[in-house]
Amino acid sequence: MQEQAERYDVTRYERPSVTVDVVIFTLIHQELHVLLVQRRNWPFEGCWAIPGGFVDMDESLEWAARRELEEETGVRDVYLEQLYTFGEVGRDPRTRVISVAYIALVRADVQQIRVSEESHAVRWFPVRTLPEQLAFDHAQILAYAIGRLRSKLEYTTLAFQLLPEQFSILELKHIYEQILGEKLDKGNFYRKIKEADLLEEVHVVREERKARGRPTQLWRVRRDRALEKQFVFRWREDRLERGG
Amino acid sequence: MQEQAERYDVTRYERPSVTVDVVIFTLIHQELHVLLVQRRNWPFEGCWAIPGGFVDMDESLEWAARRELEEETGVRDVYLEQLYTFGEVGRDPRTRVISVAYIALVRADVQQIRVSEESHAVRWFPVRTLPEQLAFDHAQILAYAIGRLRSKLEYTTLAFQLLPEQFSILELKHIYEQILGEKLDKGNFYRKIKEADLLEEVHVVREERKARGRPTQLWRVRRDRALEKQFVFRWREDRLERGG
DNA sequence: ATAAAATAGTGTTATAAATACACTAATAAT
DNA sequence: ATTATTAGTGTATTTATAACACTATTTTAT
Repeated sequence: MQEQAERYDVTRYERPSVTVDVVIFTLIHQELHVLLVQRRNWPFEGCWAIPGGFVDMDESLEWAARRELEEETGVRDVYLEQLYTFGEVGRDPRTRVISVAYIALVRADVQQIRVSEESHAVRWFPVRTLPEQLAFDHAQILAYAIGRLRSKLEYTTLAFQLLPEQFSILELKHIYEQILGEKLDKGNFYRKIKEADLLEEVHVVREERKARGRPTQLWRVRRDRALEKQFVFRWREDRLERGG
Repeated sequence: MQEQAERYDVTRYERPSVTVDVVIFTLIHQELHVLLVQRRNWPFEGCWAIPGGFVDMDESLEWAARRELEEETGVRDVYLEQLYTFGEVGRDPRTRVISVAYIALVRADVQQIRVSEESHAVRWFPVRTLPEQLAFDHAQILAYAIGRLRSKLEYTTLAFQLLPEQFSILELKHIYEQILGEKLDKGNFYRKIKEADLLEEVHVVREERKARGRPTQLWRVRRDRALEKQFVFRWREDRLERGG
């Protein structure tokens, strides 16, 4: 690659711009949502778009993504992974733009912290009911992000990143059922999650009480293991997308 | 992302350069090789590097990758997939360079067509015995590419892209062993591949005869199934890398 | 004709993982 | 005491993977 750098005078040639786009997911009422911003200028004025911005000369791609994320949500220290780089020629009518897309997962209990801090419109959309038209090629990016998320949920601890700091095993099971679209066996799920040994007990009981029943046992992710260890929920199913 | 484009005068700000790097794999003597080019200038003069070059304003990323590939090997119409985008600030000492890395798989029977066409040194290296020092962060890119290839091998038909048009089951098994780095059971492999039902028999016998033994049964990939159907070779193993 | 070499498989068992479902236990409100 | 609720455990069945012994076919060399 850099092989050719000597032949070019970097300042003389017109070159593509680089942006990062961050597809920010969270759970609201146990349902997967994504953050979109509404455009106020040409092109795609009024359309909803994935938040993003130009990469500065002195920041890495991931740093740029974290900066964007914090600008939009005020949230730091979240799960972030690179999704794909979109570089078709005509994707932005103004100029040649290459976008490095990232996925961010924001915890259910912190997702409401800011959102919509500046003057422009920012909203969480359920992934089931997205706006019918998105700006640029953002519908494609979003579809790709959702596919990646869905497939990775099955063989990583990604789902934990979406849950609040403290949660019960049955809540975790509920997330899996939501995303996989099928009922799971309670006993087997307990065993699976215990065997993985990724959680630690929280001894404080949840304050909001139900009418009856044994109190909910809360757990939190063990910091030392959550990211390095895999939680493979299912081997069996076909998975066509595979985070290629 | 493009949200901020209006605020910037694109010509006035210094911005990162974008290159594509193409990690080109092939099989030579049943062993996985990768194509590297030797640098003739500072920095990393004399070091081997992954071939690549700048993205032109009027070509997509994939097109740029295909162009690089053809320049280096003379080969077209090969399997190509985006690997990852590397964008750390200091990775090129000359200027800020963001590299979109691709993986290309070149069939064993066409890989020798050109290579080393221009004056500069180009060589296939076995992935087991790579140069000890590569230019830039190319060792990291290469390691990532090999990891991706290895993990995708287990749940896709990718390996078939490396084989010649016609091949025997044992040759296919050999590829799997090469890339996975372990011996596989012959009987189980036969069963697995037959069960997948992705191959069709080739009735022409291979012309070059061995000293002894039953003639090699050749197969080819069934066009109607190869890409759509998955060939899941193994479920069980831990796979840390997982394609992005 | 027979032996050796190579490919192309099949059969069988052992181990491990996933699944289904019955069952026990604890706790708090009623 | 009863009941609803969470939180598990026990166990048998099914399925997948792995290990390895075994048979069969076709060719060349002797």
